[in-house]
Amino acid sequence: MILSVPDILKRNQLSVTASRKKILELFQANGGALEHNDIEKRTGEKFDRVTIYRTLQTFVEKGIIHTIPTADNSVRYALCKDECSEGHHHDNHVHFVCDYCQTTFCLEAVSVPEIRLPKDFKPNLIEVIVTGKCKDCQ
Amino acid sequence: MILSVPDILKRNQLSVTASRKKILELFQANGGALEHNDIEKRTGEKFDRVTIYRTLQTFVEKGIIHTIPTADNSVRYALCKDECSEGHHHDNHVHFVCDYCQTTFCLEAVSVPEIRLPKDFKPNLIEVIVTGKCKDCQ
DNA sequence: ACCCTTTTGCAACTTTGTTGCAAAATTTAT
DNA sequence: ATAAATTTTGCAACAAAGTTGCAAAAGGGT
Repeated sequence: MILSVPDILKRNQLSVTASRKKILELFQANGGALEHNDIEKRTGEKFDRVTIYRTLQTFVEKGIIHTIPTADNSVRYALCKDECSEGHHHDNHVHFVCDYCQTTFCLEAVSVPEIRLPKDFKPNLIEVIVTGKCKDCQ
Repeated sequence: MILSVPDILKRNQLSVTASRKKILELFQANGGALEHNDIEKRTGEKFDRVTIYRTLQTFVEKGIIHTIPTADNSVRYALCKDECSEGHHHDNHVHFVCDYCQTTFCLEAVSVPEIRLPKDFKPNLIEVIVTGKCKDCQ
């Protein structure tokens, strides 16, 4: 079952506004990960920088998107799967960042392996980031 | 065989200066990861911000330290093991970030598992970041 | 249509990171 | 040990990224 953009917003008790619709559509259309700057450009600078920051924050809090760790200092976001809910993210797939085109892919098909930690470290979330050459840059 | 701080610098064709010595000693004393801000504070604001940025860059280029990916936007650095050399990092251990005290640990004993990617993705570097509760925050 | 609540945009500010250049420190050669 | 050559530092100025308070505008419920 696929939800429309306004439905996703309503389901999360968020008012349906032009900026939220547009940003959410961007994520759906893109598939991969986006950073603040991408969003600013792809919305045609129609929305204030601050609005975009606040929208992204809100989406993260509601479990609609999640941040992706990167080796450079950029902050990337991607859509969560349905299991994510307010205050709780469960994205146990691998992220791939292309060294050539910088695109970030959420490899949903590749799941994060078991990691055996020293016994006094209690894991909460495990993130795997693979960098290399993506399918489009061969 | 353990090298002294000046020896590490000389071995990498770097002049031995007060800031480089101090920053390298900080990493050795700390064991874990540090961010720019930590270093600025722990050196007693004795060195210019710019000098610290440039020193960190230089150390990364020389393979003395490496950056650690994080989900928030912070940039963390940690000492490389001996195998790292100029322009080439080989840190295939797992990084652990404590949700409570924010400390980053390089878990040298835990190595990064094999990851099977879709066949049109060619991996270069694999990073694993585990967040949770560390040994000191039980 | 109205009222109440939420969201937006602006302005101002903080933090983080970068660049050019002259002064100071380090290294090399004498 | 000293002087010349090279590297590194600190300053100033700037650029980019992110935050906060507040009034105006838009959204939701009646």
